Amino acid sequence: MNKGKYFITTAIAYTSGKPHIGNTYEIVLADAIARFKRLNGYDVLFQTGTDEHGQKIQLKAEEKGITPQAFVDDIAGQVRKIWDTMNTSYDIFARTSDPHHKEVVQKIFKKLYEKGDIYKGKYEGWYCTPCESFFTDSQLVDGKCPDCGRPVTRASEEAYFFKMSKYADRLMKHIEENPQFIQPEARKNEMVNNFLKPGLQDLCVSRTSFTWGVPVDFDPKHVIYVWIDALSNYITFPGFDPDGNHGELYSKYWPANVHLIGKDILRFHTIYWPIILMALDLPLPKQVFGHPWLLVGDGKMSKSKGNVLYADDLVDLYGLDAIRYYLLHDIPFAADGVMTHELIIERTNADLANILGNLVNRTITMTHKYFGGKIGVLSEKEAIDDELIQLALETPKKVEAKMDELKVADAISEIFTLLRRANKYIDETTPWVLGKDESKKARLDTVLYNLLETIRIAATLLFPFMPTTAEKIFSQLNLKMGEWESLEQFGLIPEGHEVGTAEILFARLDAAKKLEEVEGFYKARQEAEAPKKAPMPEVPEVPEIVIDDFAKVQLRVAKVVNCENVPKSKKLLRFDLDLGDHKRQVLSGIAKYYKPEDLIGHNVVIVANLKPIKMMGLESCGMILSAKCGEDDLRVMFADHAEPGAVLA
RNA sequence: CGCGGAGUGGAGCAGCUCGGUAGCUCGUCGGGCUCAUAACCCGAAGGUCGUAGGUUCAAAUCCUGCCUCCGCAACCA
Repeated sequence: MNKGKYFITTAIAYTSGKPHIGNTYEIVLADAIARFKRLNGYDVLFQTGTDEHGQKIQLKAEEKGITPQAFVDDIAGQVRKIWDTMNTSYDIFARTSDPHHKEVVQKIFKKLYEKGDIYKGKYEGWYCTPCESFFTDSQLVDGKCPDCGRPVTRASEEAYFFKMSKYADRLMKHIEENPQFIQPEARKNEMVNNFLKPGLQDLCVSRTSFTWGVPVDFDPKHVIYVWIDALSNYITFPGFDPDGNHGELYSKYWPANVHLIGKDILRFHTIYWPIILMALDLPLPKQVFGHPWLLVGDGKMSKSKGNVLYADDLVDLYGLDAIRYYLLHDIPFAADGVMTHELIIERTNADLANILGNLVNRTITMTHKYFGGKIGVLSEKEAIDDELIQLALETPKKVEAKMDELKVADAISEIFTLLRRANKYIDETTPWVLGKDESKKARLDTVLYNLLETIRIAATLLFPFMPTTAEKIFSQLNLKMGEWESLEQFGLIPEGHEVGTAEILFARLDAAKKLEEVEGFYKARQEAEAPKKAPMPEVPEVPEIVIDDFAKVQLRVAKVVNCENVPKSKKLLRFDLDLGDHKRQVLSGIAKYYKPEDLIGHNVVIVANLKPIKMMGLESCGMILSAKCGEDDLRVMFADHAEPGAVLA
């Protein structure tokens, strides 16, 4: 059965580093939806990829001393590897550094320019010459450069702008007439009230401050900024062509049914992107779904040092489908979810081992025990069977309804409700009692048959969420998984069918032991990485100086009279220092390495004649010297044997 | 007042849009059963729904103030 086409995309991952579990959540969510739609009879196109341009990447590549392309090749490879580890079934992996993508983006840009929707203008702001950076009023610190503290000048720079306001009314109308366009609903008002109603400003769509991007072909000094470059991936990769010679996939699948994105980039997908599409005279995506975030590590759980959770590590620790299950089932529809090792263990045990695994195991085992593995047919039906059969037949519809709303967690819950019902059915029918009575054989046969059929239906429904597990169950049933239609019938297993061998699907975890293992895992990880970091970070060569240069820096000893954390800051400590002849306040970003009480009473060395600067609203007059002893190791230079106020020379 | 989210039995959540017996999973306790991965099934205890007010016949649900926690941003001299 073909219900038509279904095009789903994820946001493309920014290639500035290895994606953590939060980034990975999105692709798994999209995969579950894509797989479900395929099962449900749709012709699915599933696209994901990486956003590879920008200043940040250019800088990171420079730091590593490699080309930006080499840098993004590496990260994109890592992203793809994790997507594959998670067993995600994407059809297109879109990389924005792809030459064809760039070419089309250039064409799009040019087309919009020729149409007059993009115009060349001036970007005005405060410019700091040494830093070569523009700042807005709000970014300035005391009217000075937030980076170096030097005065800034009013300056302007050429840039291209997109006339957003031209399409604002049309977009507003579209949003109002299509309530499903922005999901979940609560986000819609956020967008309308915060951005559309106050009036859209023209969007700056080019940059001249970096070069790693798609150049404007008719004005190569400019690079096309992320909006048009990255967002366009949704159409360039399927084969959109501004000249009208669209590729087959584009013609068939656009507009997308769903853009699945993090709620943080909703604005770009519900305002900028639709407007770009309007300017191109293209149909808009049917829905933009801003999923919640996955929060990791409230101190409780990741006391095991490693705060950042990576999907591949978690898969190593718990197995692929346990992690997929957790991500898909335990993250609420509209609110942010939490992931902890304790919770993963709990879910794995309670749902996967107990409810699902044990049901399959006991059913298959009984089939072997009582019938040598060969099952008959429904020969002796009883009223009690109906409830189970009815639920088994209703569940696919319930799952489908939930999935249509993208309520993946609820869809999974429906399947587990069926599995629970099956466990209860075993208790109600007591097969082990029937097994003792030769005259009850036919009834026992029916009971087991009903169970196997229920498992068949449940396993088919589980496939989109836990593909590997579903396959394992089918292998134990010794059946081939059917299509959606196979869920509409109860009684498909043929008479005399022989089931496969029972195997444990999910072993029960001993929570205490597992947590110990987890801790060990991260410890080993740390130790393995330690030697790599052991050699000090390379010391950059600096030009020789004369003593007069050194004399410009006044170093003095200061006593820490008081020290406290700066509220709301993770890194800053605030110091009251006594220099003998006066007192002063200094801020230092060493909260990660020292607690205030470790420092109070000690003498430290400071750069005394450093120009004061404000941080977090507090003034800092000077800089405390410390030695960087490695990536994550920093030690303050104590001078406890010297007098406060003494000058170093 | 930088932006945003959340406070519901021991834990994790649902319910709040459209006010009217507070629901689910886990855990705990008691019972049942033994096919199965100490699993499965039944039952029970446990909640002034953060707090102070307001609207109302009636508020977890609407309004206002406050408190607490969290994410983003910023900060790293």
